Amino acid sequence: MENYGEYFKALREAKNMTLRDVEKAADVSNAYLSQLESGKVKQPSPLTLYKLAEIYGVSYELLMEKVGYPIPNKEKKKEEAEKKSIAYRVGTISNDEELELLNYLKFIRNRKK
Amino acid sequence: MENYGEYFKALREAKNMTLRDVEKAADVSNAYLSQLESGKVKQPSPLTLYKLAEIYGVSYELLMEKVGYPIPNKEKKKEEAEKKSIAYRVGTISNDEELELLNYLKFIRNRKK
DNA sequence: TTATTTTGCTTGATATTGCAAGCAAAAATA
DNA sequence: TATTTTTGCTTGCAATATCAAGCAAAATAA
Repeated sequence: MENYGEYFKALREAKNMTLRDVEKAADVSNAYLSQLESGKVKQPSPLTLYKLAEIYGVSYELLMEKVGYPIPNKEKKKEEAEKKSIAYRVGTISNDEELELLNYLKFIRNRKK
Repeated sequence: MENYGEYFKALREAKNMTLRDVEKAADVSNAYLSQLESGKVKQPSPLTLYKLAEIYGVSYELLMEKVGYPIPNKEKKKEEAEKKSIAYRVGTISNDEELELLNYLKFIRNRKK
């Protein structure tokens, strides 16, 4: 995102907080927050983003993405999503159910020969 | 991790790469890499960590953790790991197998009543 | 062995993070 | 209305990230 300063400002105003409110909550100076919101900051540290994410109720990863940091597993997330798809479609599975499924899978895998 | 410099050095040596090899591959100066490995760097940028992770074949998140950055979803990751556990234990599943498993699950879930 | 290249490292230099202190306009209080 | 407080902002300042240039030891080639 090019001008993410406005975005941070919007987040803060959505929470009806002043720069000094956030300063206290996040332990980040109002001076720096002001600079951040007016686009004078390039790459705020992950820790700063983490604290702001908590306060503003958005995900840490989202803020990482906004400021242009690489975010973990952007690729792998999809592979994992595929692998997980069975589990997700199936919902929560009890231990007993899992055991039966594994046995059944073994069965169908041996069935052919 | 306190002294993660040695860790980066070990990663590089494990790949039998010189500082200048990594410099070329990651587009990070050998000067900086040397400082990183001798503990003179506190918080290398996420982008730098990302590039090194790729080259050294470790996860971006691991390196983030090593240098002390907060890492995303430290909680959720475990829930996900649990949900994924079935899929992982089962290995890759073909579409046919999945269909059969889902049907079988429906069967065992209706069996009781 | 001598010359060349490679390698790790140090040393300024520049850019950026994040802060403390302070300032002026706006808001709240007296 | 006059005074106090709040709020957003600017401005140095110290610390850090990162680099280009260069240097000396080690490795390689001649």
